[in-house]
Amino acid sequence: MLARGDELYRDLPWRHVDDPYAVLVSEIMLQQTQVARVGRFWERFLSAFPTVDALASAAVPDVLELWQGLGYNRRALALKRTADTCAAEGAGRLPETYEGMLALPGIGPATAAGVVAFAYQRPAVYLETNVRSVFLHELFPEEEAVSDKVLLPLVEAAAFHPAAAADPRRWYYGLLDYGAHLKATVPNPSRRSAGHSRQSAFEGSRRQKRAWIIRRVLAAPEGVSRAAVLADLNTAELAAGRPEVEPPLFNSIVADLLAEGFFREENDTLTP
DNA sequence: TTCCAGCGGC
DNA sequence: GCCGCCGGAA
Repeated sequence: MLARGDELYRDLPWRHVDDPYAVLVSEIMLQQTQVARVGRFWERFLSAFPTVDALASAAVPDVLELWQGLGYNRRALALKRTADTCAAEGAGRLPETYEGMLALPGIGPATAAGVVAFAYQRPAVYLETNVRSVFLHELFPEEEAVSDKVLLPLVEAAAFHPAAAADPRRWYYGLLDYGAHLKATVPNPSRRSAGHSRQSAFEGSRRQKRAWIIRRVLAAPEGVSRAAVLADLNTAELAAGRPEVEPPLFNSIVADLLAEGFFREENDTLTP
């Protein structure tokens, strides 16, 4: 496996750093986002916000602005909140343990394990789509609907085996690169994961409107009225050949965005 | 069309 | 457990 990993090695920019913050930013950006898209976003983001303290000191709209085009805007808010917490309570340093990382917003089991393995160079159970593909392909070539409950102990046993634990970074680089290679050569093994499900269409979806509204408000630093946002949204919807958005749906989306902290409202004006 | 170094809320 | 979340490359 290690030899196969070396053979398929991908020289990605975040593989040249061991700063936990820089690694965390890469892990967050790579959540459900393909490697090819992340590269330039990662470099731009770290240039603008090179440290936890820099990100904590930044304004939310500036962070969201740099995130546009990457997708899943929630991740940017969660990352910002994680930086705020670590700046205030951790002297600008991320937690050093898996459990500590897991307690922070936007950081789940995979991301916490990724930071532990790639930044701290300690063994961790890092089960994400490429690792899942490798285990399904190698150990369950015929089975359908294999659950992570079955895979987790296997990944754990492998990761904590001395051969892997001696160099967790190299071990997981190999798994990731082999998994990525598999997807280019055989039908996606992860389709045989029990949790695998197809995503709903983006075109015309609620989340497409969400993203549009976020961009519209970000473009109005001085604020913009709800009515103006709705009118502009409907102009865009009609231009795209879609029906107008009814006010209840629009208000529901705006309520979500306000609650999640994407922008604020002052007497009917939405302000980033 | 399919998928992507997942997470959080329910 | 199930669903919503973003956007574009292939």
